[in-house]
Amino acid sequence: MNESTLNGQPDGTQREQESDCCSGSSAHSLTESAVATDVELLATLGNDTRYEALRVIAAAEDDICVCDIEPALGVSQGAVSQALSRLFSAGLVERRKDGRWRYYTATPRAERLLAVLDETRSHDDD
Amino acid sequence: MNESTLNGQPDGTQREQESDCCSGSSAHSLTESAVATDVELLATLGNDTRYEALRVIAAAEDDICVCDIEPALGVSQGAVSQALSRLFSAGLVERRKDGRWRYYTATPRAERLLAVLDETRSHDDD
DNA sequence: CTCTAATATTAGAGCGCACTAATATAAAAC
DNA sequence: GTTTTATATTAGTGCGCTCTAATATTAGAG
Repeated sequence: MNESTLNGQPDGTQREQESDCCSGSSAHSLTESAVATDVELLATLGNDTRYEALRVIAAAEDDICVCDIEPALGVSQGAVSQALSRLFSAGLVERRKDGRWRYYTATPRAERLLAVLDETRSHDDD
Repeated sequence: MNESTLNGQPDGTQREQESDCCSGSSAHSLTESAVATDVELLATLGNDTRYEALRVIAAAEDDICVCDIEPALGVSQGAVSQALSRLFSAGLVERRKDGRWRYYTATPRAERLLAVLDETRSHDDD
């Protein structure tokens, strides 16, 4: 492994290492659970089916029924159900039951994320 | 069922295009390449090593050398190099070469994404 | 040139993900 | 009650991801 001392700094820019406070080695100020939550959210959206599902949900004015999400995704019914379930677990959608139907909406967190993706997209290739 | 524009039943592969362009079946207004770019970005960040690497880079005031990123990640040198390479491909970091060293910075897109994650995080479990 | 340090690249292994198909549950219709 | 519709769950499979270890490249030092 790499256990050698880390001081091969070039020109003037040397960085001081602070005395470690916590057992962890992280160089930022996020808790482990916050990191885990973020990574799970990002991994959830890093999949075509789930990303498209969230886009469809967020594009609907009101909440939207699963039966209206399915046709847009091109995968089996079971796969759609799994996708929606994981979006829910990640905190990206809310759901409500009404008779035989389930209605989904995007959470504020999901909407803000999608908005930033849209606002920061490079216009080179679209 | 819902508003008019969606065809109701999953009984066939009949999908008529509207008078628009783009042979897609998506219910939103993003190009395929925009979706692919977003999903690749999200999948890239949906991994502990790469997420932590980006956090370390974004937390540095100036650009930061690989040798200063490595100790925080707890994986082999090769794995760090692969992680940084993929962050670069996804448009989340810029890099600059200086002698034997590589310096990384977070792109504006990366910084805005991290900011939204921070701003929208629920404080229930941290 | 040779040696060493910093980073990149490659091959290979293990394991986890995302799908399909089948089955189960739930609620309304009959 | 039975049937039908909407969604969820489970089992199983194949493939892709992420890591380590080893090697290659690049650049400076001596």
